[in-house]
Order: sequence, then C-alpha cells, then structure tokens
Amino acid sequence: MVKLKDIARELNLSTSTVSRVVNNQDRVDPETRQRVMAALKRHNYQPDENARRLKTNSSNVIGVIVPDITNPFFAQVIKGIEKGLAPARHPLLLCNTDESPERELEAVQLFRRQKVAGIIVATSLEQRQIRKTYTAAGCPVVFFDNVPHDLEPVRAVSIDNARASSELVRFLLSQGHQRIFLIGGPVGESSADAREQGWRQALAEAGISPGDDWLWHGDFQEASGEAAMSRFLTRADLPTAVCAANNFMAFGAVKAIEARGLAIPEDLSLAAFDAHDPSGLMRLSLTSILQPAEAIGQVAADLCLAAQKPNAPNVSQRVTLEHTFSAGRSVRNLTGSA
Amino acid sequence: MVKLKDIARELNLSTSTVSRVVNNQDRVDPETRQRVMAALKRHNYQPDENARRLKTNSSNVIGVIVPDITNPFFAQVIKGIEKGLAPARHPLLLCNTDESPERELEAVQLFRRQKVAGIIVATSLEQRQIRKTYTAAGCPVVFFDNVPHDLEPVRAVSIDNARASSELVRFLLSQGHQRIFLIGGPVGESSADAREQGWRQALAEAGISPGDDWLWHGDFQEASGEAAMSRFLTRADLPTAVCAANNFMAFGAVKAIEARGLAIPEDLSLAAFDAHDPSGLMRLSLTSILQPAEAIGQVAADLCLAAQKPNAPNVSQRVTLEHTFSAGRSVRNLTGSA
DNA sequence: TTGTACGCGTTATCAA
DNA sequence: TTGATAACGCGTACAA
Repeated sequence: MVKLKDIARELNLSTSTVSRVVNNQDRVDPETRQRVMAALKRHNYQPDENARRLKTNSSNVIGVIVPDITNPFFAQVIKGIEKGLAPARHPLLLCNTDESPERELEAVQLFRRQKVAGIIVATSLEQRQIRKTYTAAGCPVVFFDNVPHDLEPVRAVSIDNARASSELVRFLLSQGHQRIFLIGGPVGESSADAREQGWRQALAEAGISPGDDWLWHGDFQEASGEAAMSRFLTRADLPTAVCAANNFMAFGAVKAIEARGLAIPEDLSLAAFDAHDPSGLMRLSLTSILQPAEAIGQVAADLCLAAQKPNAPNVSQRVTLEHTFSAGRSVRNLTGSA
Repeated sequence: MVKLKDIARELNLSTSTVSRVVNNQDRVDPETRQRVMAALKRHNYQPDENARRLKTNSSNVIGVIVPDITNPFFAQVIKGIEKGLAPARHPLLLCNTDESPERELEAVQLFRRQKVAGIIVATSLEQRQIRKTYTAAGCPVVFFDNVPHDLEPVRAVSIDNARASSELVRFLLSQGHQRIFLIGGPVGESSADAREQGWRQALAEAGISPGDDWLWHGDFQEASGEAAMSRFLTRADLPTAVCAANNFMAFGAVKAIEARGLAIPEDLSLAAFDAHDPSGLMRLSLTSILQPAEAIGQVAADLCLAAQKPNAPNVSQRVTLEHTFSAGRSVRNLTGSA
C-alpha cells in the first residue's frame, strides 16, 4: 500500500503538498498538481481511511437503523438510501434491531464509536428515549417512518400519514362501510399515531363515533395483527371493514380471518398500509396506502448528506412525500347491497 | 470523550497499563486492574476506534455484498449475518450491487480502504474476476449463493443445489410431467450451474433428453423470467412444466403465463427456487425449493469470525446446509389424467 | 508488574 | 506556493 510519504519522496515534495492535492485544496501550483495527480494515479494511491479519521475525528460512513430488514418496505428504503449515498461514496453501516429498543441503543453507541457522519433511522424507541438518545448522537440524524414530534430541530422524511389514513377510511366509507375498525401501531409511534388520528377524523367527518373497542394497538408484527383480528372476530357486532396500520399486521389479520372460515372481501373487508405486492402474486391484493419507499430512502440520504456541509443550517427539515392509493380486491362494495 | 491518557493521569498510572486493562491483557496487578476497571466504568470510557484501527491497521467491521437487498432471500440472509455478528459486536457494512459487476468491484475497493475484517458476499462476478478480486481483498472472504468452484482455499456456505434441483424435477416427474423446461440463471454462476446440472441429471435418469431449447438462461431478474417464459410459450410443443432457478424469474414467468390467458397449474405447471411466501398470501403458492436463508447468514458470519483468529487454518471450508421442499399448488398432477 | 517512548498515516498550523 | 512539524489516540517494544 503506497503512502502519501512515498509519493512525496518520489516527487521531491512534502507530504503537505501531496495531501493538498489529494484533498483538492487550493494553493497548489497547477503544474505541481498535475505531477502529483499523475503519480497518484500511477501508484493507484488510496488514502488510509483510518489515519484520515483519526486526524479529522470523523468518518464518511452513514449508519442506518431499521426495525426489520426483512420487511420489504424497509428493504426498499435501504435501497433508496444506498442510491442516494453511492454517488458521494459514503459507505453504509447497517443495523437491524428487530424492534428491540436495547438493540437500537446499542446500535447508536456503536455508531458513535465508529464516528459515523450521520444516522438515518426508523426508530423503535419511545419519544422520551428518542430525544435523549439522538440529541447525544453527535452527528446529524434523519428520521423516517417514526418521526419524533417534540424534537426541534429535526430532520425527517415521511408521508402525510394522517391524510393517507383518512383517504383510506374515506374510500371504505364510499364503499358503504360504517363499522370500520383499526389495527393500529404502538402508541407514541408517530406514523401509528397519525394513522389513528386520520382514521378518527375520517370517521368523525362521516358522523361516526367509533367505540373504544374498535381500535387495537399492535406492534407492527404479524402476530399482533392476528391477535387483534381474532379479538375483533369474537364480537357479536362484527366490523364490516378493518384497517391495518402496516403490511405485517394485515397479513396476520388475513390469517385470523381465514382461520375462522371467513372470506375477504365477501365476509369482511380489509385495507392496509404498505401492503405492496411487487410481484403481483398476492393471493388477495390488498387495498392499500403505499409509501414511496425508495424515494424516502433517497431523500433521507440527501438530507443526511446536506447536513454534512460545515455551514449546514441546524434547523428543522421535514420532507413530506406523496403516498399512493392502490385499490385492491380486498374491499367489498356495500352500496349496491345496502 | 475521555481518553486513555485521562484515566491514566487520574490514577497516576501509565497509558500502557490502562491500555492493557482495556485489552484484557496479562501482566497487570489484579488490584491495579480493579482500580482501572472502576475508573473506566466511572467515566464510561469508549476506546477510539479510529486510533485503534490506525495502530492495528485493521477493523472489526464485516463487509457484506448482495445483489439485491429487496429480494427476501438476501434480506433474510443479512438478518442471519447480523445475528451471527451481533454477539461479537462486529458492525456490518452493507453494499447492494443490483447485480452490477462494476458496483461490486467498487464495493470491494471501498471495503479494502475501510480495512474490513472480512467480507461475506453473494457475488455477481464471473469466475475469472471472482478469483482476481477476492484473492486480493486482503481479508477473509466467505461466499454464499454463488460459490466459485476453481478457487482454493475457499470459504463458502450453500445448499446442495444440484441435489435440490434434481429433487424438484423428480417431483415434477412423479406428477407425470415429461416436458420439463428450465429458466436457468447466468452461465458460470455456481448455483445456476448446479441447478441446471441437477435438472439435466434428473431428466437423464428418467430417460428424457431435453432439447437445447428447453433451457433459457436468465439473469435472476423478473424481466428475464418473463422473457424466457414468453419464448417458451410461442412454441407449438409447449412444456407441461417449467422450473425457474429463482423466485424473481418465477414471478416473471407467472406474468407471461397469465398474459397469455393460461392458468397455473391447469394449463402449465411451475416450480421454483426460493419462492418463499412468509405471509402465506401468495395468490398461487409455488412449489419450491427453499434455502434456509437465515441459517446461511449465520453460518457465513460464523465462518467469517472464525477466520479472524490469528491461527485460523487457511484451508477450504465449504458448509452445505439442507434445503427444504415446499409443495405448493402450482403443479398439476398428470398421472390421473394421462 | 509498570512506565517510557515511539510510530501508525494523515491533516493542519505556521513559517518560509 | 511550499515545507517542516506537531498533533490525533492508541498499542507495544523495550527498559526499568
């Protein structure tokens, strides 16, 4: 591995000058620069990242934290992040938490020690911990999916979850549904909260006041969706439609429904968030709100990179992207039969 | 950030002694060690990774290269790798190549510069390049999915693809199929080669000699599966069953089949590799060979960590894991109707 | 058992 | 415009 010093010696220059060329700094004679560049290329010089980091006390690595890389939504976001990071040649340090707060805290610790240049995170922490953990991260942080609401300034990218949720519910209303239940996410998780709020609002606008038991808070895992739906199905007065706040819980709900021998949408309608079906092979295509996952990743990467600039303003930057509505075949139209 | 020197000064010790305690080295008085440990804990000392790396000229980061993180198979493998790495606190540097050889080469370059401790890779390179690239990586490399065959010594994790493929074909044979076509993967890609070989062998054992045009080499992407199947479907003498060497190509095949108004399995049977359906929501559950993805990741991580030990033998370590056969509803039984 | 002193490869400060 | 030199924080011969 050829070093700065080697190049300098060969050209009878000081390491300083060579270093300046390597780092594209001013104050180098154009001709000298040419000579150095040639030598660098000739020897295929690669700067030693470690030395560089020790000196600058930083790195260009971006840390990414997701709850579950197995969830296609997060996988796509990561792909988007990669695309956004690649041109700037920022490596990506990944951590999968399985929704465990402990693992997330460990990851942040790890990232701190690695002196990552920035963190992009779909946090599973609760609001208090988010604040404590990420204000002490020592680097720019970009949130997505779960965006803290009481943290200022904050960088975040998301869709308008409340509006999206309202849209989904209004679609169900338009199909003649009234008893629209919700399998929500954890309380305090911003996207879950917003989706619940949107659901409430759309119902309210339709003059419907949901009972307390129309809502069940899951944890975004399949099992909780199954549990929630099972519970709903024990009632005498069944819902005609159920919304699930994410894909996995919707899948769990399907299991519960079918386990009871009911059919979708004949006996019960189902709608969801992020029930994306890339292959078009889902047995039942779920009517769903889709987040632009890859775009979310790219924008998050951009925000994170922008925050690297020395004079980047330390103000809140909240980017809201447009969702799409995907009509599936999981909702029955009751208007004809009513 | 408290440093070694600070601790040393506080305890009236030298940095060497403190360093020895931090690194669990011998030759430290038990009592001194206690004092130091207490101080370390009190100050929540975190060693500076960068300084450490500069000194040791290495890191504990493991680089992972996959063609497509969006593919559930790879996502699961990564999860497995993470699980294997977490106990040893090895961070994971991720690179997604989108099957692009250039990006893979860049990733390896990047990893070299980062002085990663090891690389775990599902390579998209061709054999010659694999050899050249990864022998020069400067760290232990563990292959999975695509395992180079002319590289010794090599560390690799895979299933017995030939046997798995034979098993799949024999199942089709048992259902009365004879004209069994194959949508294979790229020539030279070990898993693709092995799957083709297994297909050939099973057919041969049944006394069937496939025509040259029974096989189409795709690139593991959905579009190529669709193209291959479209081509198959233009023939006068249609296949009764088709195998696809991975999930995405199978999905593409489904599209092509349905685009022609044919039904699976009534008009045509389809079988595949890795067409895993975690949610149980696939419209048609494909009969498929499933790789133990998460286990592959864990084993790869273990191999990689084992290779870190200073006196790790530099010999080939090929681990073969068991696949499973998942009977779906995509294969028609012709024995009754024949 | 402990301490001294040097060097890892780079960047940054200052003087030339 | 260039060069000498001092850090950055740690690990490790070697000396004590």
